[in-house]
Amino acid sequence: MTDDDRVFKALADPTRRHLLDRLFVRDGRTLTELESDLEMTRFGVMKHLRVLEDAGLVVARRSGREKLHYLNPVPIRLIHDRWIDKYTERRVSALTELKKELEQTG
Amino acid sequence: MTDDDRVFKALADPTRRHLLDRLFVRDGRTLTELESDLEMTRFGVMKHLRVLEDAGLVVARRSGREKLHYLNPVPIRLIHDRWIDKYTERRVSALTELKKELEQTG
DNA sequence: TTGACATGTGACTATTTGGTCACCTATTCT
DNA sequence: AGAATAGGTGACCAAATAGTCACATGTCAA
Repeated sequence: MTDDDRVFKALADPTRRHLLDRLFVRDGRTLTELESDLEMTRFGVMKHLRVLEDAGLVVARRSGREKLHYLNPVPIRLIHDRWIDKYTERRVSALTELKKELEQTG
Repeated sequence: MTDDDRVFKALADPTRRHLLDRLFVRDGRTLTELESDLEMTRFGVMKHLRVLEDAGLVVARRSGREKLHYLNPVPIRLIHDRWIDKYTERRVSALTELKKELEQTG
């Protein structure tokens, strides 16, 4: 399994994306805290976090008996750069900004 | 199945990413042209292209008996914006640029 | 040191997904 | 018209994945 394969497979699951969403709002969370939000066994959540770690999307640091999880945005940026070059970036970025504004206004 | 689910599932397969890579270099390609590169039945490729279309990552236009495929970067940018805000973008972008330079030099 | 809490592990099952088959339709060119 | 070419379809099989279980380890705090 290649590195990028791990990243994309990790992102393919909605639970894992939800975990990233929560870490995006605020990271440094523990397993138990992340679990509280989900309709799933703690072990289920652990397996998902493990996948995210293996992909490098989440980095973790132990602190005593707790394990703190942090979001790592680098692999996400690499996905972006793989299919969006600098020239199209301006155009596309403007487009998505417009989309967001319209969604807020409407 | 939600929109974003379709996008991430579509990206989860290496063959489909390879198709996007080829369309990134030059798009407007036909099914047959895209097939030539792959160790797979034409129908296998068709199924993959179908998944990419359903996800909005590829848009297609018929021209006579040919179907031309184009890369749509918008969903990719939305992935980026989901987990990278404007403030971290500068930092992360600088980091990945450095990474690429180092890989070229070394 | 003892109880409570946070995290870690191997084996099993149901479902999803990637790939192939044989066969069909539509367009082009002579 | 008719041969060649580009694309499209439903049913099937093998492999990968999400989720659960019961049980084990390490750390804190009284």
